[in-house]
Amino acid sequence: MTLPSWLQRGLADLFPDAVDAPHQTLATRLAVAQQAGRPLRVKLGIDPTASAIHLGHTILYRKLRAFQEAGHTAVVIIGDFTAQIGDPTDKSTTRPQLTAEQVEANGQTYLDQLRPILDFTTPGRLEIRRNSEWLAQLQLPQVIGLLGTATVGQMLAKEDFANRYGRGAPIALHEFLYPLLQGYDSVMVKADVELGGTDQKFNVAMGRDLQRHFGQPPQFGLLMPILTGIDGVQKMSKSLGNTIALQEDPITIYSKLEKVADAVVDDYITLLTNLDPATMPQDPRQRQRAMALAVTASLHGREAAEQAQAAAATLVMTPSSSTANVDVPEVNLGALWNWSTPIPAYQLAHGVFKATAGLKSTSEARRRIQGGALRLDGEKILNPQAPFAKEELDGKVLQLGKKAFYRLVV
RNA sequence: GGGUCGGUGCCCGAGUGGUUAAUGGGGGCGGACUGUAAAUCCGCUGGCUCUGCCUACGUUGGUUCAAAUCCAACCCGGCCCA
Repeated sequence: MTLPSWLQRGLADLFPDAVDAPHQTLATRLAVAQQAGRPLRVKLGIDPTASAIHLGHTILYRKLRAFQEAGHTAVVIIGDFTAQIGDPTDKSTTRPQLTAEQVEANGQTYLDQLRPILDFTTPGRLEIRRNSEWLAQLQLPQVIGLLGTATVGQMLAKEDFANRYGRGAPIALHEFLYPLLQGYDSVMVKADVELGGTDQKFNVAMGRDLQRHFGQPPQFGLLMPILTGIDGVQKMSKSLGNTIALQEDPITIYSKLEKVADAVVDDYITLLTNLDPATMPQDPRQRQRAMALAVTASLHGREAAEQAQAAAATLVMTPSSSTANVDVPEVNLGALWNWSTPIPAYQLAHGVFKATAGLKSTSEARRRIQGGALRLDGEKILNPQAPFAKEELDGKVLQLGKKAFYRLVV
């Protein structure tokens, strides 16, 4: 028995997958479920400590969607309970304790962003649960029971723990509880399959152990690769600043994708689109553009993606030509200042780009301008103090570096 | 709890009383170049109402004209012992 191609696409790992025990394979479980007319329950946990989803996360949601399309039930678990405990591991970067309200808000924002990816409407295809439902009820004897199912040796076999232990970094005791609680989630939702990144192997395996412990058929672990960030080197992660977030506008998304390192273009095609790599252009530049277009389209639709591609080409390739009919996001200057006096260039750049392009301070704005990063309708502005009145800015495109553009509107 | 070593900017890591906003490397960002890539070269990399002012070397207080550097207490971590 073989697995359908939609399921195999991009897979990093699937376990158990014993060739000598065919009755224990996912293909068998799929077949049995189909015969019984029962959809599989496919679990995916999300951590609501932050609210922005980036492309790396979407790999898992896309796979989850594929299961939905095949008629199975997606069980999305919002880890609201675990998020509130917080992770005190890295004391230097004291992570603020999240309140129940913040966690709930994050979870909600998360779900909103998932709307274009998951099927929220077909009955029986999506189940959203919060793990506080059952974790908040646990009594100490039950917790001790959970702890009793694993050993310190097992925990120290986990790569992350092993590394930290090995180099003398602190490991808080309750961190050992996280894999157990995540595994317990699998028990509570009776998962047939758990999706996760390859870094989740240990936790997913723990779920199998616990399900067996509680007399359930153990889930299958289906692991997807961790997406490499746009730098082409490290994993995509907000803290590394190499992400593309779903909330970004189409031009920004397209521009970033178009600049992604060559080494990862094929990974992006496999993991973020449904295209057949064999049919894509062979020329590296064309292949990259085709990938960027397809991924942007998957998030914002074909039309918006094509507009973004055209806009990016005009803005970057012919920076001083007319920008009049290029479609870029607008920013309303009237909302930022009252314009009783002209605004110096550094204030202008800071005000326009602080939210989106990471211009964190006016000092940084000054530096970037002095470094030649700021253009107005293609003209470099090098003097941070250069004053601008709103009349002379109306309708022009302000550009910072090669990835951030706004049309100024009064 | 005892002993011991340690806590510096995004990260690593110099610096043991005075040109120290703090050497160097990594990472990041920008410019040139290019395929909007890579490689290479150059610049930037605490904040502000910026020829100046403010805040910074675990925390608080102290010594001193002057402290990341000396003293005290406290907080946090590694290792050894319990």
